[in-house]
Amino acid sequence: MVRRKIDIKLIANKSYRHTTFTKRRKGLMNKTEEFCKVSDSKGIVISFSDAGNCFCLGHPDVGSVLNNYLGDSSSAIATEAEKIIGDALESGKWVEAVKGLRLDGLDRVYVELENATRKLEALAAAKEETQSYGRRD
Amino acid sequence: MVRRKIDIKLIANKSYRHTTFTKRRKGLMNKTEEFCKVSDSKGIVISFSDAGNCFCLGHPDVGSVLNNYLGDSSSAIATEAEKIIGDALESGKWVEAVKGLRLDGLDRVYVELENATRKLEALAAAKEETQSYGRRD
DNA sequence: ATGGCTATTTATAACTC
DNA sequence: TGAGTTATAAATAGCCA
Repeated sequence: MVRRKIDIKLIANKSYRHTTFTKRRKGLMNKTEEFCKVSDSKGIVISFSDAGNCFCLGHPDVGSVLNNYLGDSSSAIATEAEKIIGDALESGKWVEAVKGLRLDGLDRVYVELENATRKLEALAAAKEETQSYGRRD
Repeated sequence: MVRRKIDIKLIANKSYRHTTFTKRRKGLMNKTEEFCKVSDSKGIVISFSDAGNCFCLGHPDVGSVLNNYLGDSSSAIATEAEKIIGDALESGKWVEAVKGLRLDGLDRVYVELENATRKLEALAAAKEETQSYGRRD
């Protein structure tokens, strides 16, 4: 964009690419902060370099904005989840239903919870058989 | 920044502020996309207007980058959660431990799961007493 | 509210050390 | 490598239709 205009395409030279990444990243972060300040808005930028390094900036801060964003989904999830869990405690299939919710990123957590559920059920079944399952505290 | 430089502070006039919000937002989104393309990186911008409207852009797309970001935490959470859940199935206090993990945004989900756990425990306790709790399928 | 239109300010590609 | 310089391109504040 300056001494000479460049095409907006992958910069082949790796070291030049990294320089550009660093420079433009700074510019983007500054611009984001300015943008938020002048317009009384909230915002975040998250960037992963080609090497997978993560850089981020948020106004007023990353966590609150991200929670805001996730919150829209989370509160919906929470509402749905409550219903699903309530229903599913009888039907026994809440995990599958919950996994159909919006935030794919939570799947790994749900997988763990599914495992946990199975273990709980297994324990409950074992308890039912043996009557020897003690209290947890 | 142009016909006249402006201070980077809240623009008092509401309609001018909104105009600036719209213009700068477009600029930020474009710049983000260019930035990602030239540097072979992944990125997202999420913006909430003063009115709370949400605008976002991601390269290659919002979901994958956000999952990437959450994934770093999620996979750590998954690993920790597996251990915690494994241990806690005996100790019975996994929810508290899980809630200490990094992603505050997930708290609402955990709250639901905590509720679910309580219900499961209540049901298990009831079953223990009555022996009448049937299988779930 | 939009959608241009400049006059300027910013951002930055190429360069240098 | 990074850090700084500078000539240009891009973004945009203030206007106007």
